[in-house]
Amino acid sequence: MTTQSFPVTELVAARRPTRKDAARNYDALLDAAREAFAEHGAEAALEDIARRAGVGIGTLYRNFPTRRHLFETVYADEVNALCRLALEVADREPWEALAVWLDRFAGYMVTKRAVREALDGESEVFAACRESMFAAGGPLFTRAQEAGEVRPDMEFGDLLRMVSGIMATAFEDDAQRDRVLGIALDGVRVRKDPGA
Amino acid sequence: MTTQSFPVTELVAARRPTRKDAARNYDALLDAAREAFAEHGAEAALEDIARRAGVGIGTLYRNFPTRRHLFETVYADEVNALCRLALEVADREPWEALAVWLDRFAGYMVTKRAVREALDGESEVFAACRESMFAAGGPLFTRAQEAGEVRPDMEFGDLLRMVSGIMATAFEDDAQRDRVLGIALDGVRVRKDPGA
DNA sequence: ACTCTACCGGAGGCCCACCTCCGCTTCAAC
DNA sequence: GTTGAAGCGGAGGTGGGCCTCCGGTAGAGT
Repeated sequence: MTTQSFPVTELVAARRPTRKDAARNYDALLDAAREAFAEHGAEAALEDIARRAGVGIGTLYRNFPTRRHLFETVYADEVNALCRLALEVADREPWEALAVWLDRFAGYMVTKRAVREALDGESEVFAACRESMFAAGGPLFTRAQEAGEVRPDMEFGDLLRMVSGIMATAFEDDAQRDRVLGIALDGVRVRKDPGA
Repeated sequence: MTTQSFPVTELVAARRPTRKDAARNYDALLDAAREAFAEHGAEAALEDIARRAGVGIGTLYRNFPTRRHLFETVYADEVNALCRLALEVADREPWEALAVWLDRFAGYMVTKRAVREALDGESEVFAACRESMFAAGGPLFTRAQEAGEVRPDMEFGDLLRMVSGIMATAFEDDAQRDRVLGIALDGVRVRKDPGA
């Protein structure tokens, strides 16, 4: 199970160059893009990203011919990390495993909102990411549901959208964000009889 | 109470021109802007908005010197409608009144997301809108909370952000959106003892 | 009907981000 | 060390949205 692979796996890093300087630039660009997208949203200027990465604009375009390529690569990278996490938490208690995974999922969503939005729907990489996310997190959800911890009239997709919606919103502070997320998750859990 | 006024009231419509043709253009621009923002987000081209409204770009700039003016006016308009609704539902059952109001609130948020985002924080009109929203919806919330329908460890601001976050997300269909919103609101309500 | 004033429209200049292109540089294989 | 292929970078052309400005037009008061 530790060697399970997800649809995203092959799509990402496939084009990372092999020459040393080129690989370094590629990584620097990806980091700069992640940062810029988190900061300025999807309209971050590509020239600024190149500048942050300390490379010329030409190098950016060679690695990522279009803005979309950059989005997709940044996004797929994150999804990959989420998939790995899902495997790591698989042996914990049903609800706890799901909660830990969701927590990390929520964290990613904060900064990735812009990228997600820009990709929405029209990208096959995005579709693969979606698939991977379901392959990775779905089992955690199903297990929690079968253990009677999650209300039966809910689907995994519902949960992901609920969490990402809440995380995408601007809150006064992290405490409020956590509070709201917690309240919403209370709606997700099965209501145990107080007497039990 | 029916004549209660909210902070937004004076800000909006204050600059609507009096001459007949000018007023017509003003309204057409506002409608076009609402539509364009809902469709293309905050970066909708101003020239396109003018075109939709059937007026010249000069007319747009005369009425709304900056993009921000347009945002603010469109947004304040919606908030106004929400304030009016709050007064109308005030005599229903506590939870029902809140739920009806939230439902409308949610509807507005779907299309107003982009505008909200663009204004966030840095605008005094936005602050006034916020204030009005609290003045209008807050009492509904407090009443439901005092009636024991809403969990006590929650604030009105938490609820607004929760709902707007969920509504801002893209769902597969309206049914899924409603389902998720319903689940989240289940977390908001007090858990009644099953025996009661 | 007449005037005068407020308002209209869009041509055109400005600016900024996008993207291409090519002479120079660096890597790595031999 | 040599060499050629892969990679680098940024100058500059292009496109499109932003906003100003002013000659023409249409409402409102008399």
